[in-house]
Amino acid sequence: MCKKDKRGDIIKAAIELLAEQGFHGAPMAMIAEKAGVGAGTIYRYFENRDVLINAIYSETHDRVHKYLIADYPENRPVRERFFDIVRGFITYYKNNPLDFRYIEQFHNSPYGLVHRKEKLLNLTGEYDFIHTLFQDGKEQQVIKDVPLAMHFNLAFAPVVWSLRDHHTGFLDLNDELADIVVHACWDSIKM
Amino acid sequence: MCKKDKRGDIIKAAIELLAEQGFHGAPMAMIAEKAGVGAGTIYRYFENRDVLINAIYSETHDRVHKYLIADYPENRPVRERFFDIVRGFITYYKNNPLDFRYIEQFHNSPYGLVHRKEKLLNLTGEYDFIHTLFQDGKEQQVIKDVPLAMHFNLAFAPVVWSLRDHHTGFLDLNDELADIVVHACWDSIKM
DNA sequence: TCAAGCAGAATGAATGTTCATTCCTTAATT
DNA sequence: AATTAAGGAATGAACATTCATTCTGCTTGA
Repeated sequence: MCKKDKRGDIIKAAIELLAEQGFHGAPMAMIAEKAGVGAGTIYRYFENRDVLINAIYSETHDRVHKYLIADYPENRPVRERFFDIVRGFITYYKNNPLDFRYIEQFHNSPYGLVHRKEKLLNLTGEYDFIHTLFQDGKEQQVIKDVPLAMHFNLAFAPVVWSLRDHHTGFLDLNDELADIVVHACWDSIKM
Repeated sequence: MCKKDKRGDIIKAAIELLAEQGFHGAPMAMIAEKAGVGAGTIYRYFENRDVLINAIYSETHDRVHKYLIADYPENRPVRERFFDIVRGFITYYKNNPLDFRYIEQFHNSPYGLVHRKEKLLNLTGEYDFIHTLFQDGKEQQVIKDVPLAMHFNLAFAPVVWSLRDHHTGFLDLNDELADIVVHACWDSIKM
């Protein structure tokens, strides 16, 4: 009867609107309406718009991270780990269009720049399994000796673009095609 | 003495501000000020903000196109043409940061979606040398038999991401590294 | 009865666009 | 040559709108 989780309602409404309309196409009033909540109520749970947007990013990012880390073959060879991660990445984002579009919006906005910097330089100091993967690969000389950022680009750029095309309907990223991308990406970073 | 080319001044100011501040960080008043022009004057040359933004895109796009088409080895093998285009792409955008950032902004905005659709489906019907290149490659079985969009992604996504990192300072895309990217991209589309 | 939660109207800042007015160049007239 | 008139270009203050945020008073549950 009595709705308890207003914060959750707000997040859910916000992610849908922000993912679909873009960060500048979803005013607070619209989010409030979709959440079935007064405009002022949002501010009881989030200090301001920026905080809301960053909170959604955090939650979304955590979901992907949890998904990828589950059953991650941490002690297997680099190649196998690479395929596991990229395949998982594709699977998750094919099944969660909203998450994908939200993260894309975020990364292509001023918010994203700061975040990318922290990530690449690994400023947070937290254990990053992708970071580690590329490091291991370089040490074992199974992947090219290029900067980390370049590995990210070679490995993930085509995947992200393909997912974008998949969700906008320009491309049907079926299993067969997905496998082609993953292999192509591996071929482009391997020794 | 006598400034003649107000339209040019406006475009120049606009591209600088829009590329650097993003589409939402450069109000018309700011563009007008930077152009040394009254706010209303902009509307003598461009019907509204959208028209201005699209006009800049067109002009920018034309510049790249002209650069790439010059000395394009149209009748050479697919591989050679591919290297010519991608190398040219990198060279041009390394030397023209504003153009690069503007185009990126544009493609990651609602304006970009429409444009991408037209481009991929080749709705305009105009001769597109990249389109043709991939077509030829497929027919001659020197590159994989995958949808056109996928070729775009495999070939250009890592390049574009690397250029972005280069311009934000995350990566030094020197000649050596550029060559690695180009080769990696070719490896990922070739048979 | 009271306190906390809440809705939605009110507010004020930001910004795209308009338009009445001014300025400038050129052509016509004396 | 000097003066005037006309037409278009330019201006920037004013306007209308949008939108994040705040405020006020109502509701609800204890």
